[in-house]
Amino acid sequence: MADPQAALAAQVSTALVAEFGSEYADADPVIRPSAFADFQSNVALALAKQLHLSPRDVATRLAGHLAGADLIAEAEVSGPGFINITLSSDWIARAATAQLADPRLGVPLTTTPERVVVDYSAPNVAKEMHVGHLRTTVVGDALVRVLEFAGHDVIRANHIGDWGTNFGMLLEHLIDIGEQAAYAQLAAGEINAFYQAAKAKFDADPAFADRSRQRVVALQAGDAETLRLWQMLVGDSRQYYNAIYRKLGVTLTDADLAPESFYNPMLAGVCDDLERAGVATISDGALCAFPPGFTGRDGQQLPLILRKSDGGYGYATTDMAAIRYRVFDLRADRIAYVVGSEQAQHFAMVFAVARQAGWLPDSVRAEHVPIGMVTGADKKRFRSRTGQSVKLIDLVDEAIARAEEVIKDRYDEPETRAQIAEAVGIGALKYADLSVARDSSYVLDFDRMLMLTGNTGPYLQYATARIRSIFSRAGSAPTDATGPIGLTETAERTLALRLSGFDAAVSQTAQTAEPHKLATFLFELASDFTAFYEQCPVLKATDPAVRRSRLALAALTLAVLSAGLGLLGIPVPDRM
RNA sequence: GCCCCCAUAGCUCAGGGGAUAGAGCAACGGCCUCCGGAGCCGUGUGCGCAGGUUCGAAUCCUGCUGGGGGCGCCA
Repeated sequence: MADPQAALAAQVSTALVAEFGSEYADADPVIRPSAFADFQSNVALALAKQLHLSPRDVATRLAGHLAGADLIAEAEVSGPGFINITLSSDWIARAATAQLADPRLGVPLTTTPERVVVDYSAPNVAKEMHVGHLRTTVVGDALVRVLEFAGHDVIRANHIGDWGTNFGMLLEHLIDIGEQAAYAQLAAGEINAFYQAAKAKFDADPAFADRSRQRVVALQAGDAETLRLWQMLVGDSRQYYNAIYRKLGVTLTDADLAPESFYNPMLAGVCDDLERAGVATISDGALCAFPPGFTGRDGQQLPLILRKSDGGYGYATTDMAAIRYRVFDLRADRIAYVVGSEQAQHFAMVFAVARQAGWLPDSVRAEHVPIGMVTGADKKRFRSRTGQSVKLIDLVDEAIARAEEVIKDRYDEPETRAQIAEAVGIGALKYADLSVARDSSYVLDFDRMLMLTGNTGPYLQYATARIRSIFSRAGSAPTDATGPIGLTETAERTLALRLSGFDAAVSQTAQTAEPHKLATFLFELASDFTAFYEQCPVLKATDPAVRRSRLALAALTLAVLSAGLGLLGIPVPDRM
């Protein structure tokens, strides 16, 4: 077992059973990192009362069993009943050597693989991708990478907005200005202008609005010419956001599209089935479900509107269709919606109605992974100086341009410089997003995210570049370093112990859908490496065994950092 | 009016019911003829307020204050 925390938990459980009986086999051993040792177990404090013993007595009896284990050097009772545990350095060294030899770097495939649908990004056709799409895209993409690496069967679902009443006005506008002109405008990235012109006409011109509504009917009826124009609009948008995904290094492709239009044929059936099951009823002419526990203004029950009084369908219906499809057709064990936190209530209602309808069995875990807002320095929604929402592509380009500014003195060759600037800029932008808890809003600050010290993407990228530099000086490849790793200096031991936590960091991130846990681990790893690098000469070590060991530690650090950054979707340039 | 989220150091943020609440940045003071100074070491300041549960609360519960978001036919 490579993960020391899990190994310790097993040891303490064994001790509990040996000392107090098999009924304690499933008790949480309460292993925590400790400021006083490598780890501590607080289990004695938790169980003392039910054992009718003092916490210190419980701790002392457990410590007696722990002392013999090969991974434990010392188990000491301290304070009111903490068991402070120091691991055997030999054990850590062996674990590190094995981790380096393991292609999976000590992260075993999960023993309980699940089919996980991750719903993220979700841009709208013929609408600009803006700052608001950044976090769902970046967080969702990190999650799918982590879940796949952990051994789950992941289905990416990009729930793009390609259907609905808006398309009436968009298509009419497209016809008005002509296909060529529309195509040229959209290809030039002037999507906002196109959308706003359509909206302006819709609001100002009743005849246009009328034609738009008829166009919606024609679209839903499958009119061939209308569909052809609609497909052109959709195709243009796909190209547009695929280009952004490529630039950002996001893994979404056309194969992952799960557009609203896909669910359209299911919507009538969804409504019928929910009505027949008694989950939905007609209210004010609309078909609504009223899940218990949701009230709005006037204390009235909040409706989930499934079919509008005009017969049309809204996004709630699509979400109901999607959940049923994902549970019964895709056979999902877990569905994660990486969507803005402002939709928390909507998803709570969708899940509640799905449960009422029997579409969401207890065996399936549906979760809203809430994404907080990106704000400016004023803590308000991030906007341009003119108050417009900022185009995502502009944000990406600015990050790259600023990164180039930061690194420009280091590279003369323009192409190399541009490549590194792109990796650094995008890495900085994505890492800034991934390193804070995803449900809290955060302040987007280019200067801060591009700093080369501190908890930033560039700092982590730099750490990998510096390790590579050691090997290029040594004239060997990191993959040639095999150890064995031996630990004598404190900094070596600290680094190796940190490295052994990679497994736990990955599995926690997969479990909680919180990429910042992995980001925090990588930052701490890079910091530990820096301390090691400072205190323990690698190439200048006189003892060949020490040099081999330190090279192996450096190689393992490089491998874990690169893999970890890769799981977050952060590019890792060879040089910086 | 009802519901949800948030409030931790000057700033940006971590913190799995456990001991003296951490990190980065900024500030100040030191170190290093050293594998990449994009460095290392040190110093100071803090859990919005009031109760409660618990052996033990930043963490769980209640109330209050302040901020953000949501609340019938947009998504």
